[in-house]
Amino acid sequence: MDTNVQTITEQVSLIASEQTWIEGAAIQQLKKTAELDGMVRVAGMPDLHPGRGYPIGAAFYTRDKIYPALVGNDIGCGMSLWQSSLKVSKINLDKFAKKFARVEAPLDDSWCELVAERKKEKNITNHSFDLSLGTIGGGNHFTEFQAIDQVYDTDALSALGLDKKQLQLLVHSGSRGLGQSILVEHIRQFNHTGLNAGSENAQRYLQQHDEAVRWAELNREFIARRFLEAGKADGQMILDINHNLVTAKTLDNQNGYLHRKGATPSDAGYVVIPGSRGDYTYLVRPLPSDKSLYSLAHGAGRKWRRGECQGRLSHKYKKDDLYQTPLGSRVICGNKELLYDEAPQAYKKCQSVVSDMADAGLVEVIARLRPVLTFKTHGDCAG
DNA sequence: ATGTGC
Repeated sequence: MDTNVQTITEQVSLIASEQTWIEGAAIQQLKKTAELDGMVRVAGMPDLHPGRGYPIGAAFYTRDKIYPALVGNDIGCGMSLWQSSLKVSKINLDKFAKKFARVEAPLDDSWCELVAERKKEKNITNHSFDLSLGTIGGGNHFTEFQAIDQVYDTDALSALGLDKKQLQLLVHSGSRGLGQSILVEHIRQFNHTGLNAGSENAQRYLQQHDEAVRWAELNREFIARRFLEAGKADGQMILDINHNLVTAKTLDNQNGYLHRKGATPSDAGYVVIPGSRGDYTYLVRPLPSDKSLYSLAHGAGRKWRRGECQGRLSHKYKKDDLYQTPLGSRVICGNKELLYDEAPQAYKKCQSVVSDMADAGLVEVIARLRPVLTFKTHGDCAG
């Protein structure tokens, strides 16, 4: 018996302990998705929650079919961890928080040369969404400064070049309007029907998809660079991992396609599993395994649906109560909806999600990071 | 999720 690997049906498995709460609707979506033509196996992660038709926090393995709708609109969305040159001990939160007034506008002319150079290096030929490059976007996207709070594997931390004294920067964003435009065009032409692998249409989608993945990577890079510049710091990228994408993958000596929707690859080196803005982020070493379709949770996972959070929180918490967290961190969020929808209370405890995976033999925890400053948006009251 | 809907 595999610990924390639940068998829902012959095709569908769920990585979670019996104690981990997962919404029934998400399990139903998982089972429904397993019925798609060409679907071989489906694996839910411990952060599984309902999405629009398809669940979030899951990996889907197909043979002969590609489903753009399973990847969704935010193609290439992921997490990027940078180490800044700033010392945690030197940070004055009041002063520091004021430095990020101009990080939401399109990148100004001073970035023009570097943008052109990096786009060329990453073979990005699409220019329609240049104004969004270097911007976080909405929803659950964020930029967060963090401090390494606990170290469980000193050697691994050093091997990654991480120094406990330095302030870290975590960026969660994706391909913005570019990924959206690719999905919208696909749905217009084919609705939710899968594409035949190897067909001209599939090849065209994959080509657009791959460019959106590279665009999303570059977006996170420029978000990190502009936040570092605003904070008067340097920095270097430690890791970058995509959790919304489809890739070719050989399983059981057969070729197929692994779709990940809010599922972090476990076959691409070290990754971070971020908690909500009031919770810890975990740096882990994935142990690649077929039982989770080479995937992991991409975060703590929603407990409450978007839109229902304000109603559940507003009687108990005033807006001002949500600008700081029990871990001592600050939140910059000028948008009322996002303030409530992304509140820590709306998410599960990240520790439980990570221990579900650790007990399943899918990860080893390297370090724990605590939030220092979470940036969402200045919203209407910018400045 | 969305150079975001009425």
